[in-house]
Amino acid sequence: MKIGYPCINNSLDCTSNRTFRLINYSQERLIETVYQNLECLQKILDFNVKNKLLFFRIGSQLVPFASHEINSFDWADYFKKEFKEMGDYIRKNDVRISMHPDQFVVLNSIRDDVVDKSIKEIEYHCQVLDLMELDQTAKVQIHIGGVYGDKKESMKRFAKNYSRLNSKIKKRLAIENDHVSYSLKDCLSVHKETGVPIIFDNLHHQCLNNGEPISEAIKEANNSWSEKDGNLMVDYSDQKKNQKKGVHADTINLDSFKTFLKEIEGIDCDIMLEIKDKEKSALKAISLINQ
DNA sequence: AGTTGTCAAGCTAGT
DNA sequence: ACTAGCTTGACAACT
Repeated sequence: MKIGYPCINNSLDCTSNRTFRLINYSQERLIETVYQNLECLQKILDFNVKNKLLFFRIGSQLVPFASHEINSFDWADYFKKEFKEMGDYIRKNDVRISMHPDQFVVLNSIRDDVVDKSIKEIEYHCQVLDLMELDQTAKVQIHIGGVYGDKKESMKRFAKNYSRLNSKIKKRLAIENDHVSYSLKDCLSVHKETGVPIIFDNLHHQCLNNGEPISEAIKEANNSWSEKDGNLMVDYSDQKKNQKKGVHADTINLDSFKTFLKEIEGIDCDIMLEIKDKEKSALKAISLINQ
């Protein structure tokens, strides 16, 4: 089991999500920013390896405006060597990587332009992982998308649009249960249709479920992962106390986490801690596991 | 140096 | 009709 955290390390004095305003776009600015982001990503990975945190989500801003129409620069070719070396480091140290395009990526949108832009953005995420020469255990996770007043039809649209993606992209994708629209059960139904593996999010499941206890839910999610996809990925968070449903906690509650680990006993999965204080909680969790 | 409004993109629920 | 929330964080223009 690997433990990780998403995108940001607050113990280091750098970010791998540096960006700039569209209005200030220039090729020079892009190159400079990507260099800085890659440099910081290396520092974060060093920190993680040193602390045995072998799961990490790379932020979507690694290459700002990568899929935007303003960007005609062949960044993939320009940074080929840097990405390859980063990938070598990742593979050498047995680090698991995921990426999570943001909320604007909606593969099942009723608007064609949104679907087109979503596919471009997904392709960018996949390209990063491809340039790093990571196998298909490195995942790009998305949600099923919008409901538009007809969930069944919207799930069908997801499956249809998914089926039209090229196989290289399909191999990278995973879907995650969300907290308002698509439950684990819905994801399972889309999985049945498409074969796409399911990332299990415990907090979303807490907000939206069909009565399955965690122990059962995790088994069902786990069954959606093939050998080639690697271990089941789990997004873990605690509910922030006295806040509305779905708000992430500031720091990990180790008692709750212990209980969770008990409930998923026997399932070999990698856990991403989506908690506000990022690596601090991850360090607490890893020391709990290693003790 | 610190503060604050704004940022490429979408959708849902709550007001 | 409008806003918060979603990984909200980082930029940039202002005090």
